[in-house]
Amino acid sequence: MDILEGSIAVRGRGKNKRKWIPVEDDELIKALVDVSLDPRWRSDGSFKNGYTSVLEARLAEKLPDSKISATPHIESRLRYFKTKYSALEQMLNKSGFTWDPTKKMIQCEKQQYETHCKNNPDAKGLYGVSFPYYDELSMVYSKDMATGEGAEDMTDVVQNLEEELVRVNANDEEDGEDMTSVETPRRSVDSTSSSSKKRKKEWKGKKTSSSDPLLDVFNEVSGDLKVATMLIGKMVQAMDREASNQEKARDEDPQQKLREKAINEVRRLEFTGSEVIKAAGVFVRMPDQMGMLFALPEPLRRKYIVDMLRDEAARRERERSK
DNA sequence: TTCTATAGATCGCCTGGCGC
DNA sequence: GCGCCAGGCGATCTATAGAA
Repeated sequence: MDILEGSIAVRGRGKNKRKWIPVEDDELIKALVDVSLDPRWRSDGSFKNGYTSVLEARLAEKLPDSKISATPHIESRLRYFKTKYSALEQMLNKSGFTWDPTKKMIQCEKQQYETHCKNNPDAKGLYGVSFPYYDELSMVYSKDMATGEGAEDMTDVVQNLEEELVRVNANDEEDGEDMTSVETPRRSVDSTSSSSKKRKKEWKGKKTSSSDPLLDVFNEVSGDLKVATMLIGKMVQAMDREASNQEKARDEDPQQKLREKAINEVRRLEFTGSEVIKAAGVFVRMPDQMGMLFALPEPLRRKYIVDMLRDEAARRERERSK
């Protein structure tokens, strides 16, 4: 590489390249998740003007030597991530492709992958390579949870989770082990029910159930971090959406106000995007945690959240081992 | 050494929001 | 309604790394 990191060589197409290093990607994704959860910069599923400048400022703050600018660096990098994320999602939408949440990579037959790549060049380079930002990007770019029309409010989210679980149960029994004989219905690019089909596939073979459907939902969610991140992300998005839709009524809705306050507090304490989402999931499940958070003196709040997330992780682990 | 795939940057057009 | 601005996105170009 003859292009120094963050340095500018010569202007012109293909020139003036900079090499993104992992820590820069990490910070960019963290900032992107944060901004996507901030109703000031994102509402109704789309970003507002100037959000790339916010990302630039955030990166400048975290990595003062990087000299990454909104245009073209961040814009280009986000496009790259979005392309790869879309390609991944497209694959996961097909039968035979699954996501390994531990290795953070696609799992499928190589032959099948190569065939897919012939029609979808964007998917090249994703086989056997970990893509650590899929969870975060699914929160940011999943259209079904972002667009206004097909978007769900908090009640819908929970209700749909229950309904979806019932469908999964039924399909599990029907489908058996046959993952490739018949293609599952394709997810249309902008379908509002799209992610449910993908999740259906990922839920295969993981079922145990109790008599409480809602408890089942959260128990099952805990078994799969990717799905959990997506679904909790939906909740957070729904909360944000409600915040903007009911701006006038917000002052009269203490629960909603408390949720926003709690999430803002977690973000203020500089937790990562995925940690914020996990915390939001806990707040939805156990609203008392929010009250307790604010009851504590400020210096203790960070430790409280850390403990809360650790307990949540332990709870998930227990559920997994049941 | 040549070829090929990939990453990163740029260009140009479209669209939507916003102020006048 | 019009113009401006910024995001989205496809097309394209070039540098580079790795394979043949």
